[in-house]
Amino acid sequence: MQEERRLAVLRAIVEDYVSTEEPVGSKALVERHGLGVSPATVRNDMAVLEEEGFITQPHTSAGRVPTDKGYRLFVDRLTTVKPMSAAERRAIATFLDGAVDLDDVVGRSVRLLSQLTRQVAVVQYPTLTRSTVRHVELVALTPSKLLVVLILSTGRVEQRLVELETALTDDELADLRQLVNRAATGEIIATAVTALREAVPPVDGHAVAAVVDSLVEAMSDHRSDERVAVGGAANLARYGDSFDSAVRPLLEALEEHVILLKLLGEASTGGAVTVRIGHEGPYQELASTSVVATGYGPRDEALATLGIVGPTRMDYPGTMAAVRAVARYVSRFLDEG
Amino acid sequence: MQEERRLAVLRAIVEDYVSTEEPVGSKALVERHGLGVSPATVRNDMAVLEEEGFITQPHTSAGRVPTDKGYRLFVDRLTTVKPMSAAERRAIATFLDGAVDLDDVVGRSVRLLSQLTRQVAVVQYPTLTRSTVRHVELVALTPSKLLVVLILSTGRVEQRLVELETALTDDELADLRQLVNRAATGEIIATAVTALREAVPPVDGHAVAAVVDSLVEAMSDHRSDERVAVGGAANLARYGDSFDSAVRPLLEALEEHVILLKLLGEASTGGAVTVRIGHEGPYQELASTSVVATGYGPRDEALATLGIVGPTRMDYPGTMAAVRAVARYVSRFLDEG
DNA sequence: TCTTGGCACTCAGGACTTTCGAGTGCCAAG
DNA sequence: CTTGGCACTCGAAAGTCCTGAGTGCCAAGA
Repeated sequence: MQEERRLAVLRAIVEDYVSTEEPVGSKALVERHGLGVSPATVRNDMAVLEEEGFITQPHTSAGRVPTDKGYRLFVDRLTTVKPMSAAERRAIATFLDGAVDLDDVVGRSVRLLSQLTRQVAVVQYPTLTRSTVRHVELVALTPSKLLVVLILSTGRVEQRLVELETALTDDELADLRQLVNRAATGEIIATAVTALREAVPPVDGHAVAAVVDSLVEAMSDHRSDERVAVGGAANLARYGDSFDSAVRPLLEALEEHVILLKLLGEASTGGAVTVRIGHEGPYQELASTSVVATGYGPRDEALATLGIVGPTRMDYPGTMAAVRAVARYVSRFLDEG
Repeated sequence: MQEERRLAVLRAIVEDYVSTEEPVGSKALVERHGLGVSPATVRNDMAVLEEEGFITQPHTSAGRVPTDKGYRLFVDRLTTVKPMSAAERRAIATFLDGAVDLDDVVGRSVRLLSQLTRQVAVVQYPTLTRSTVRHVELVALTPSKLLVVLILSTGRVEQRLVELETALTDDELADLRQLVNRAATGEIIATAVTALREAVPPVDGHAVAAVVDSLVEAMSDHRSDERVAVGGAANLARYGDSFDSAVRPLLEALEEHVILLKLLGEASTGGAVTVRIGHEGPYQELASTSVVATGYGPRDEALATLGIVGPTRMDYPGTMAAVRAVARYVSRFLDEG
């Protein structure tokens, strides 16, 4: 009951902060959203939310601002992807219509996506060289240290060392080896990633999750020679404040396509739109940016990924909807071609 | 005599302002450059220079800053392109060495140029207009689906997909391939088009006609899809001040390749390095940016242009030297390839 | 005629202070 | 658990003062 309202407060804070770009206080909150309670009550809720780490205040006696953790909760539980309007769909369709070749499709997609979201859009070119997974080997160096070896059909081998929090028995190891191989062997990289993610429910801290993570990472490393298209960099001009801290590293990342691929790569699960918020990624410098991405490809095979990069303070529902919609249309387009 | 010193003063102002990024006053000027006269004398000269529109003061009682007209004079009369050092030359050579194809050459050039100048670099892909047809390849994807590949002497490749109304046998395909290549190979685009048209009488609906149509389209389309590569956008972060007024429009221009082509296009005279300063171009929004560009291509034919875009307050001699050097090396590289 | 030292004047920018008000935390009563 | 009241905090905006780099002009000197 109070719990529910507290979440409503968090949602309201996120929405307000995203639209106004200013810390939001208790009074403004009850006015702009019909919360039906007094500011004092909201303040109590805020205190709890801050205690739990979902919001923070830039300085004493200013409004509250969502933390990365707050955005995460918002994205995971407080929002459903709202469908695009019919007009928007038509716009997407006509925008992509008339594309003559693959380059053109990618080019149009990246422009479309950046215009819809008013963010920097990134579209990975569909993989043409489809190397497949030949075998995954797991070697226990010590009970809690695992060597993960990924062998690809091209003959290339990637290795990763994984530290486990809990030790694995030989039997468990064998099971895991079988599970992983069954999911990945014979698949092209992109689908292997999806299959792994699906086969292994992400349980935090569990050994299996750690292994899968390292595998996925090794796979996305392997794709480093793939190409990406970037568009909408002009939207960076809207960042306004926090220029040096946010825009500069982002501009650099945009030129380093390898980094972009990694950012997107984390998100290549099929179907759903993945969101990486702020510090959640491996790049310190991009702590104040989020990535919204999803896989795309004909017949729901995730051949490649597309998405946007923007400030953590962004309109997640709208952005996610746009990313999903574009991915769908591009996929359908590739299906027909 | 005094005229001469006045120009020396202008040169000193430009050099100081470029390096310090701050308005320069009479006292600092005589100290940093051995002008051999008193500040008062310099002030008199400055008054004249301001009268003539070469410099201006941001506000009363601050130092002077060069105007566009001042930069223009500086570039035209007060500077000679200083040669690159041997080390720099070697760096350029090794940087470009090992490029595998045209895309690679362009990609390396744009990175090289942006790193040398610490500005945003723009490299136009060699134009089709003057290039000749090296080879035409026809690949049957299905009996009625044909991939037409046009390979040009510049290394550029154009592809078109052709749907045939009537299927072709392998023999017919071989014949057609030979026919087309005999007509077009070695010819300049323009003559290749006519040769093809003559060699293949246009019979409506026939497969051969469809193939030729797509070839001709690929060849004559060149105007619309002249491509450019952009690099070093991260250098925009150094703009610091004047963010909204300068960076935003520039970011927008960088996405609009047509605009970039126009900017470069003005500069495609052979040999010399062309400089457009501030307002001199057609784009109001880019009034505080300059373009330094030159043509490049094998055997001094200007196949395309390359250059950089940066703030009017830039190191013109160094930048011009870098642009010229890169253009030379790329040209030589294309010559050998 | 050009150069130079002297001198009064200007004014942006930094340092400092004051004020204002949005917003908070806490408490006692409902 | 909610709410009104109240004292408190502190960043941002506005105001004030001051400094010093830099100027323009003038009269004397070369």
